[in-house]
Amino acid sequence: MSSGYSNYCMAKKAPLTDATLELVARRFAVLAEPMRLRLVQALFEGERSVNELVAITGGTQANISRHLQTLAHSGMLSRRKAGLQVFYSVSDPTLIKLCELVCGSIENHAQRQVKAFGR
Amino acid sequence: MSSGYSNYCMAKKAPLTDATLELVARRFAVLAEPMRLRLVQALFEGERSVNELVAITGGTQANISRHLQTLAHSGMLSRRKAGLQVFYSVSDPTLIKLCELVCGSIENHAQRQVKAFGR
DNA sequence: ACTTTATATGCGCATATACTCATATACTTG
DNA sequence: CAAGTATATGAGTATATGCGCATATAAAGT
Repeated sequence: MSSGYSNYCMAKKAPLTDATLELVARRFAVLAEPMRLRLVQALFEGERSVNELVAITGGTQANISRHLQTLAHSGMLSRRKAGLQVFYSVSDPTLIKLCELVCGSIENHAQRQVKAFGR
Repeated sequence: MSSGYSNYCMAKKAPLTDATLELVARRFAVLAEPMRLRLVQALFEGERSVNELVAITGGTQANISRHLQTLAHSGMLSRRKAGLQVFYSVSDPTLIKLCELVCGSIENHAQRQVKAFGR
């Protein structure tokens, strides 16, 4: 039981180097902001321009632009310039699964809390 | 093409509420620290006491204890007290998949950068 | 009861980063 | 070239948080 899990990268024999852990942490940090999640959520429906995203999210233009930079820089979004406008779209296919997993995990945690409360 | 993805929770018709986005963000934030990832990685091999984790990670006792609190509070780890010692173990089965996904995503991103550099 | 051992926590500091405001840059049109 | 529009960015501020130090709490042994 204590021999643990079989796994591709995190639980392999060789532990991840400091630099790799830093990269993984940074990637998680990108998704650790509600506004960026809101943007990602909006972009799951398809490509959007910055102004559209400003309208959808209700954020300021400067702030949205910065968040989009962060997301694009991390490789999660791709950028397409067309005239005056810049269109962003989801480029990382794992993004959805990631969000699904976390959502499910949260539900699970919440339900366990409810159960623990009930008895 | 722009009709987008089919999905359980993030890309559903109804957008997530602010409170839910906050929860998801917080969950990602828990994994956004290298030291916490190191702890999780160590715990993938099985249950460990705080002192063992201090030895494995090379961190200070106070710092490790705090990080373990954070991880346990979020529901990712579970806590078992036995005499003087406290044993932590991974309680969230999605943790590994989450880390796998991100690792794969990073590799992918890195490879794309290499390719873009090559031409 | 006192000491030792294992873990948790209050406090202060340093740093990171999200946000706003103003302005710069890039592109289009008259 | 001037004006207008869409996006990006520099500066300043406020908040959050990771870390170290010291200490508190809890459990076990003498």
